[in-house]
Amino acid sequence: MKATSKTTDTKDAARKPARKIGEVSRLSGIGIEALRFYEKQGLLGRPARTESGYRLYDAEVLERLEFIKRAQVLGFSLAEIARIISHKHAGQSPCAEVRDIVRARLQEIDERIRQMHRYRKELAAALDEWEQIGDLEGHVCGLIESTTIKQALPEKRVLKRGRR
Amino acid sequence: MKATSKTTDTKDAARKPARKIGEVSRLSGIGIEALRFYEKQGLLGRPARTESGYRLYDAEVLERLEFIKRAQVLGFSLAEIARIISHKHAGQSPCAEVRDIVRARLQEIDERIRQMHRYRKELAAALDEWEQIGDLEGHVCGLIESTTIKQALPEKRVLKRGRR
DNA sequence: CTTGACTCTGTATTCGGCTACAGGGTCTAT
DNA sequence: ATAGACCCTGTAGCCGAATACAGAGTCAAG
Repeated sequence: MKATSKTTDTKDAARKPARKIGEVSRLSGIGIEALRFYEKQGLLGRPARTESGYRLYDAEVLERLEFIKRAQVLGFSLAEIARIISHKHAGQSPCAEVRDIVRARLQEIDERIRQMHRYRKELAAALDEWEQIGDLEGHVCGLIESTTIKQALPEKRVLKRGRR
Repeated sequence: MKATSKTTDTKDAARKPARKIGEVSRLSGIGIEALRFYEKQGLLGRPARTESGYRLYDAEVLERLEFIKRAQVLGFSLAEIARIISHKHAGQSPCAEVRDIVRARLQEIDERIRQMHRYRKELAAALDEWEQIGDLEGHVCGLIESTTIKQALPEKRVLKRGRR
């Protein structure tokens, strides 16, 4: 992957080259529109601008974007990430809050994992059983109808698949 | 809340009483609008109607709705559920297809669980470590920045929390 | 000096799974 | 005969996280 920075190849190194949005997009793998969107959502602050209004990002933005991506992967919403970042920028450490969020998230994850294990077990068991008995007449599908999954619909659609 | 069914109280029992949408909604816990929405999505077929156009559901609809709920919990999208149901109604057993879907879903779930375990472990480790070293100057938050979570962003937002 | 790549703002659209509302018609108890 | 509860259709909106597009301005190379 590592898109070697062609544009700013010269004698950069520790020069913190100001990058335009397209380059940042390429380097980060985040679409241009998404970058502007993040800015609107308060995730990126307002970058410097050229006279003509082009955004100029410094090198840090890439770290910031990595931060955002990681936080997303960890299950933070953009709003939460924005909150964390803005706390930081209000001068105070957001860490206490982050810690709280993280602890809550840990519990959620645990619960989620537990649920998924149940789903997985029940789904597998149902598939198994159902493969043995074959089709039942008059049922849409024994597989689903016969499952003992009742579990009071935990939170409705916890599984939520990613786009496929 | 519990609006005791006044309408069909008489001497029902095993009479398979035709139910109007409101009652079905109450009995199933699914909103009226959602029921009509499901119908539009092909999940419920077209129910009988009174002369004046009111939907009249038979008792089966409740099973059907349970089926739908369960399938949703198992991670099926409404579109998939609709497909399953319509295959059934096209005369053929949808089971082969369901089985395939289920098998694929099982693998997805496994992968998802694996991911979540990684997340969980890394998140916990980071929290731990970070609680020991405290705040780092110049960082938004060590917690997230210092995590070793790189894992190539599996599928983007797999965690997706339920509505909170 | 023109072409083409890039950028700007602002608005609209997508996806899934609903929920809400407007503006009617119907049914039943009083 | 009328209030009020119910039902109808059809359309619009919501959430989150983008993506797409229109119409305009900018910039560097040929």
